[in-house]
Amino acid sequence: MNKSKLQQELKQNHPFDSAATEAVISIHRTADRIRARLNALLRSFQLTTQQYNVLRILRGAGETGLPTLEIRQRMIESNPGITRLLDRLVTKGLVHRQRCPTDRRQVLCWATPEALELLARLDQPVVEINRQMMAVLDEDQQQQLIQLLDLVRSTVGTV
Amino acid sequence: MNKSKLQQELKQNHPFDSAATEAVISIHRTADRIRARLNALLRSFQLTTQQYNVLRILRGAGETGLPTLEIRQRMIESNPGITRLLDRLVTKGLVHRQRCPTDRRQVLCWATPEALELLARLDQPVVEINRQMMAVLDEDQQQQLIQLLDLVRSTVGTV
DNA sequence: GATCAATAGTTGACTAATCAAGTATTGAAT
DNA sequence: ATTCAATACTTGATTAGTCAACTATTGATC
Repeated sequence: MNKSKLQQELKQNHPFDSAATEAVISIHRTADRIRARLNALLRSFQLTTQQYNVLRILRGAGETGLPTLEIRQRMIESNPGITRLLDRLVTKGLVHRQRCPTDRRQVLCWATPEALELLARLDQPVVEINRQMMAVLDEDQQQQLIQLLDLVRSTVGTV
Repeated sequence: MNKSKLQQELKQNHPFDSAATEAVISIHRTADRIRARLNALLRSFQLTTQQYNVLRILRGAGETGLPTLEIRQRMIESNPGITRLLDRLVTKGLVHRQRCPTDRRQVLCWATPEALELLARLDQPVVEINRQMMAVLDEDQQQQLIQLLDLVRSTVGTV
């Protein structure tokens, strides 16, 4: 009886009940390993993956800035604690906040020049890590993976 | 210019620098959505995904139990706070702990009968959720996804 | 049998995430 | 003009995660 690779990794003796379950666990496990790798890099810059994600979103938004909850929506991983995450980035001098003049409910956020500098130093290493981690897959396989995951996400929300 | 689905989800205006980067972000985003779905179910049982994962591992280990750090190794997502995670499960009456008689450094852990009952009630719903979330993919595509992720994990550790 | 590195886990201090309940502002409908 | 629901956060209380330093035990070497 051949054990799947994932089964071996988790030292499980029972096979998965279905390919669906194995796929789900596989996605989690892979995401965790990838996150750990990025974390190792960001750690030397005193950033968490969430903080890094926010800064990249703000860089993308440019001069106009973004309201708090819009940032939350654009984040890769959902984050109910966005206000305090931004608090910490403000404390670090990486984010600037100001109440929106036209809609005073909103608080607009921008990446500071310091943040942009930090991001610039991270760009190449991050691209390189991603490239290395995906280097086992050829271009076709990478596209396949992206498409399969697109499909999965298209239904998860509706289930 | 066609934006990728992921780009649309994240409301990004710039294309990804490479398929590798899109694949990496895609994995994170998908894992997050799937975790949210499982969370919604576990929440009504007052369990976190990590706690649920530990209980399943202990159920799999059966009568012989498992030492603390062995549990950590088998977890889907790495967890440095395993001791306190177990503390909470002990408080809830779901885990029983005892120092190992043959190697007094180790602490063996077991799922309690209450935990086994709880897990039994969760089995069907969890299988069903996984099935539903992966139902957009046919059996071949599910196997493809599993294999692609296997490949990715096989290198991530070595990068 | 004494020393010493390795293993297994715990603890303390700190940071971060979660949830529910709250405030301020806006826009729409009387 | 006034009420009322909706939006956009913010706050407090609680729980969980992280990191480094520590204790206890074991196994190996001299």
